[in-house]
Amino acid sequence: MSTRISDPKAAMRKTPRQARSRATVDAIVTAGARVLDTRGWSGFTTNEVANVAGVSIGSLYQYFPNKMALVEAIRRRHFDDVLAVLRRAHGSGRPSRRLIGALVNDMISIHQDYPALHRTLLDLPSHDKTKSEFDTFHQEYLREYEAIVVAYRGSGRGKAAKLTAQVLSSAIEGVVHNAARRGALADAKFKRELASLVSCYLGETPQGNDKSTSQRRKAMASGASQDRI
Amino acid sequence: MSTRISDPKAAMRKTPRQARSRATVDAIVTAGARVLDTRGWSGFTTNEVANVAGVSIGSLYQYFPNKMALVEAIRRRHFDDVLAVLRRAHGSGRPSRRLIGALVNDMISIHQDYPALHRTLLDLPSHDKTKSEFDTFHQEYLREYEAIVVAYRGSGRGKAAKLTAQVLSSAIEGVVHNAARRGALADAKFKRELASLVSCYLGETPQGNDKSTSQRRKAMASGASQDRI
Amino acid sequence: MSTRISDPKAAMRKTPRQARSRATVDAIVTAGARVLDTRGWSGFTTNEVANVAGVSIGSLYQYFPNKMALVEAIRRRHFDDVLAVLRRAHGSGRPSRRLIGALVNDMISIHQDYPALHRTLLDLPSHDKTKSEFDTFHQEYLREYEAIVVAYRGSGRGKAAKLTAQVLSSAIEGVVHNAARRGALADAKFKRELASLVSCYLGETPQGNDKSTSQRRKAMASGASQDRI
Amino acid sequence: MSTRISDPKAAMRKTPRQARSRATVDAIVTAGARVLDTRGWSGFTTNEVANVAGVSIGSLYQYFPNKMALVEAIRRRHFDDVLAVLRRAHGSGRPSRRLIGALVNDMISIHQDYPALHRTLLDLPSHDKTKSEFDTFHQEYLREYEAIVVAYRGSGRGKAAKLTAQVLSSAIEGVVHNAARRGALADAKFKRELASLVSCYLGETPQGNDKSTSQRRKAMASGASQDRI
DNA sequence: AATGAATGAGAGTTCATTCAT
DNA sequence: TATGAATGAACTCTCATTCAT
Repeated sequence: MSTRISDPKAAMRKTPRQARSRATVDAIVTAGARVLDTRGWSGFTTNEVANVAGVSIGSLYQYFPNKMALVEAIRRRHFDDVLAVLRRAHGSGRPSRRLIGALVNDMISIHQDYPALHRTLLDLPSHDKTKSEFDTFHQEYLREYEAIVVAYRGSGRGKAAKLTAQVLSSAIEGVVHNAARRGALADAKFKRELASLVSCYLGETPQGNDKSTSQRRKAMASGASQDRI
Repeated sequence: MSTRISDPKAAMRKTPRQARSRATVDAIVTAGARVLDTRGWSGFTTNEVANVAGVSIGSLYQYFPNKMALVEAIRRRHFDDVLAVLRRAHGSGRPSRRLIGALVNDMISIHQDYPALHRTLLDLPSHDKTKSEFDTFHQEYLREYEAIVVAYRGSGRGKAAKLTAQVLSSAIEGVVHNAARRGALADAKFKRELASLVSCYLGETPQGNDKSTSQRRKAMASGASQDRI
Repeated sequence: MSTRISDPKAAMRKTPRQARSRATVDAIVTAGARVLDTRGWSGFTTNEVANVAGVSIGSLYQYFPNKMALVEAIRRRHFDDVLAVLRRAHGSGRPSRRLIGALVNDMISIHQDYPALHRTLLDLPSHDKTKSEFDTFHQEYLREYEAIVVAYRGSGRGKAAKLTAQVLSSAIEGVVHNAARRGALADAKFKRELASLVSCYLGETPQGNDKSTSQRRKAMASGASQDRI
Repeated sequence: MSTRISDPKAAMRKTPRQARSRATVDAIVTAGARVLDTRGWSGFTTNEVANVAGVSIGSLYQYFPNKMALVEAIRRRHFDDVLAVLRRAHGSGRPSRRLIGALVNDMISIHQDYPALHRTLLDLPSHDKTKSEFDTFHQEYLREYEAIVVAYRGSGRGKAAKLTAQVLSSAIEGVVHNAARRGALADAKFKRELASLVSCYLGETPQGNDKSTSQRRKAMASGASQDRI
């Protein structure tokens, strides 16, 4: 008679007050990220996470009402990191030629610690609340990419920039995730190649009108693809 | 060029000699692909597959010794389709400008029927035998992409073509899978944008020497991105 | 990721087709009644029920989507028996003097097999669907008691009969359940005493108007309380 | 007549010497009664009781060695209240006709505060020590009822009075608990009906010999059932 | 060959109880 | 003394797999 349908709204069952419990929560989330990264969804069991975190299963459930809530915490933390990288990439008026190298470098370094985590999180079986939270993240994510596109290209024109951001972000994701799978993230040649893809794509405009063409020429002439990375 | 990935007999408990048996096996694999596509790993249960296939769970196990063998069959069939598309893309001396449009079109159409299947299959928790099978497929897959790169670019120089193939294939995967997630595969603007990414990337060489630059200029001038797609 | 909130609407997950499975379902429900009777809610675990039934826990869940559904099945079966007894008690124009003895006898014999079951079922933690089902049963239960009151007293007057039925049924329940707890159900003196309580109560009308008073006198003169039981 | 059920020190880990401690213990027991009443056994968890009591779980276990001890304390307090009511009912030479009204009124008012508590406590899964304690209470409880029976009927004859007390007490319990479940405790018509049941039953003797019949007649004539309540 | 009933290891989750602070 | 973080046995439920029919 004790099965209770847990309330997924409560992201955390209990707010950790003491230093010890904050450390425990942190250990659990970190362990969760590790397990999700290395073992995937099928190996991501609450007992395994607790084991890796070095705490009891009871402690895990003292802070997370259910498995989903833990996943949310992992996701939130990871996505916050990703957004921070993107913000840094186009922030503070960096000369555009450095922008791509920085972006590529940062995206790669995010994946160094948990190579498969991002990809795995994208495959999360959709849950109502999860979905909307993810959408919120994803909109922000695209907005950041759009800002990068605009910062690089100059005056981005509305929809074009959105579409470009969509394609650019997913292309980078695809390439980085694939390299992560192969353990090739640290390879310098790989980095250069990815940067080359990005700079080439950003140097071109989809509709190919005069202005953009000249822009593109300029970008090439200025050697965007030869940016130090 | 037409390496058969693996011998299906190996993974099958029983070789279907009669037409009815072959039909049953086919129904099971098709149902499995559907379930994997729509429900993901968490919804992919042998009983559900049997249900969708309209056969009993006992029959499923008469042809597949375990769940993994079924997954392998699904994977083999799907990857064979993918390789067929790639072969078609660079085969029969097509003029290079059409090549990209065809490739993009075909990659998209592969994902129309089972939008999430390919991506899900990439997330297979690595299994010993599975892994080597997958590597075999992946090598072939990359070889095909390499052939496309060479066909488009002209004289591909060894490693550069390999690396380009790697990046190109994973970028396309990333973009297509992302569009599949959003249900945007059929969008014409999306197709154009992806083609634009590919042609831009293939029109440029990583090291940026004279030849490639001029090549790129030519490609642009000839309007590669305006290829009919 | 596999936690699914089961649908309590589905009383049974699977309709047993073969004779074997019908026997299994029956064994499970019987075992459940036994466990609930002897161990109460706190000892009523699905594994224990499966053990007592001599089947695996998996078999239990093949037929009952969750614990509640099993409880419902137990309840339905038990309450059907109770209603059958009540119907028998006032059916087929039995002379009213026999009625009470029969009622008491039957109510007691219902509790012989599972002395604590009825009482335990009354304490079921209320569940939405369960509640309405229970109400349905309880209305029918009261209707039967009302019919008995009317059959005994002659013309029952609306609300009075309802209230009398309510009090009578709960008094009998209380007495029988208490005796069951003490293991005194089989005691002949106890039976007589309960019959005495019932006949005394039914022999009297709450408002005490002329007609009912004379009726009561007649009932006493005819020796209702001396009915053989 | 005033048997103290058990020594509270025995079940308590620590005797509360100071006022604060006594207040804490009291708060815990009160909270426990409330939780048991409103949530039943399944909702009766030590953490919840501590929450409702406004103390930490650690404090609860400082005064009660385990859950059972807390239950015992709740039971002891509740049953002491019940016995007090019964004592009041037959004490101080009240005229017999008032006796029943007082008894019914008091039994109902006990259940007003915690409608389901008494019934829930009766369903306690039997524990060794608990059982004997309960028996002690129950003997006292029956003695009180017996005293009431004797006080009402005049000369009670040994066993008959015991049996009558048994049946009377359990009938009242059944009726009151049922009304409590339906939230009908405050209904005046219900009170009258219950009083009617009690007075009718007490106005009659179990064996139904000549004497008792005449006794019964007299009771009716004197209008026991029309006692003011 | 085909069916589907049966199995049981293992996953998610709860809660009585302990113990460091 | 009081707190609440931590523990882990036990419970509900799932699903890959077997086997009698």
